[in-house]
Amino acid sequence: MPYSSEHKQETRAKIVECARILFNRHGFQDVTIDQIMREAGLTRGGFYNHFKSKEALYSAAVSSFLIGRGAQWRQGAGVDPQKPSPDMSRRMIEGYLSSAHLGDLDGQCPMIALPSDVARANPDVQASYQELLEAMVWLFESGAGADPQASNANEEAGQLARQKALSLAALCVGGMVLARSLPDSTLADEVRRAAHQTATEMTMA
Amino acid sequence: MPYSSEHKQETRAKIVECARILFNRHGFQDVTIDQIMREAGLTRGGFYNHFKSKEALYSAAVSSFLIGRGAQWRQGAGVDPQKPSPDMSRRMIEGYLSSAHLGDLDGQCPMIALPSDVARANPDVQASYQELLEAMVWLFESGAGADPQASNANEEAGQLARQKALSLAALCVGGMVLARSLPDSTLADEVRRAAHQTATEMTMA
DNA sequence: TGTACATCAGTGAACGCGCGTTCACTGATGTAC
DNA sequence: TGTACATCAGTGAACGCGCGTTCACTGATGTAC
Repeated sequence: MPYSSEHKQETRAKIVECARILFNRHGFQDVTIDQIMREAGLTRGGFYNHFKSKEALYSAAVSSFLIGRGAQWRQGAGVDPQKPSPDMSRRMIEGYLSSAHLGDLDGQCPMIALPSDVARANPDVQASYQELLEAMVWLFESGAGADPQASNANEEAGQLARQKALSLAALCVGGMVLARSLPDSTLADEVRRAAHQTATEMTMA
Repeated sequence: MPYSSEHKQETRAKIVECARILFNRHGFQDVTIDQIMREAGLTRGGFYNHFKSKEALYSAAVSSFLIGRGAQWRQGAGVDPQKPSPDMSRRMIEGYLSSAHLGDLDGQCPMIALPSDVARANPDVQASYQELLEAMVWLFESGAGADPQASNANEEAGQLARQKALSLAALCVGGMVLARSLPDSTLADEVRRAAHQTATEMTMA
C-alpha cells in the first residue's frame, strides 16, 4: 500500500472542507469541480478517486458541517450538547441569529445557505440536510428540559416542547434565509433582529 | 404597427407565467430558455424580443406572483388586503402553512421555492423577492390592527406589531422552506404543523 | 375596396463556451526479498 | 541494508453535451393609397 493509510482520508477531508466553503458561498451549481480541487491544492482529474460524482461530494459537504465547522461554532457560542440546560437554547439562538452569522458566508450553517438547492437535490443530500435540522431540534428540545427520548413521561408537555423546538428551528432558519435574500440590508437586519427577539421570548415562556 | 398593440404584451405575459411555474418547480438554473418558450408555445429564438437576458425574466417571474397567482391565492384563502382585520392574519397563516401549499410545487410562493437561488441572483431579482416579503409583512402588520404608515400614534405598540409581523413571516417562510428540504415527509409535515400552530398562537396573544 | 408596402414578432440554425466526466499516464511511497 | 517491484493517488488532456445568446430570415398583420 503506497502512501500512508491516512493520506487519502486527509486529502478527502480537505476536498470536503473546501467544497463546504465554496458551496456555502456560491451554491452548488455555481461551483465547479475544478475550483474545488484547485482550492484543495489538487487537480481536476483526481476528483473521481474520492467521489462518485459531484452530488456525492455535495452530500458529504453538508454532512461535514455537523461535526466540523458547526461543532467549532457551538463551542464558540458556549453551546454544549453534553450539558443540556435552558441557557443552551438561548445561546444557540443568540449565535444563530447573530449579525456575525449573517455576515459569515463561508462558515454559515448550510441550512441557511442551501435550502432551495437541497430541495431539488438527490435524497442523499436531503438526508444530510435533515441531519442538521434534527440536531438543531434535538438541541432546542433538550434545552427546554424535555428528554426527546422519553415519550413515556409527561406526554403532553413533551408534545409542547417539541412543537416549540420545531418552531424555533423554523424561526431561526427562516429569519436568516429571508435576511440573506433581501437587497435592503437595513430590512434584512430588521428581520434578523425580530426573529432573534421573538425566539428568545419563546424560550422564556 | 403590425400585430395588435396588445399582442406582444400578451405573449410576454404568457412567457412570464410559464417561467414562474417552471422556476418554482425546478429552480432557476435547471430551467432552460428553450423549455420556457416551448411551454409558452413559442421557439427559443424569440425570447430576446421580450427580455434582455434570462435573469431579467427571473426577476419578472418572481414579481409576477404578487398580482398574479398570489392574488388568486389570497382570494381563495379569504385574505382581503382591502379590509384589514385580525382574522386576515390568521387566514394568511392558515393558507400559507397548509398542507395544500406544501404540495403545490407550481403555485407555491416563490419565497419558499427560490430563497437560495435569489440570495445569489442579481439585485433586480432580490428586489422582486423583497417586494413579496414586504407585502406579507404589511399584511401581518395591518392584521394586527397596527397601521404600518402611522408611526406617529403609539410608537411602542407599533414596534411590537412590526416585530411580530416580521417574525410571523420568518416562521411561515422558514417552516415551509425546511419542510421542502426534508426527505422524511412525516418530519416535514411535523415542521409545517408546528410552525402553523405557533404562528396561529402568536396572532392570539 | 383592394392592393402594395413596411414593420416587427417569431423562427430555427449556428456559435461559443464551460463544465462534468473519462482515461492513459506519471511518479511517490510502502513492501518483499 | 539496499534494490526491484507493485500499487494507486494524482495529473492533465480530451470528450461530449447542453445551454445562453446571436443572427439572417420569414411571414403575419396593420397602414397608406
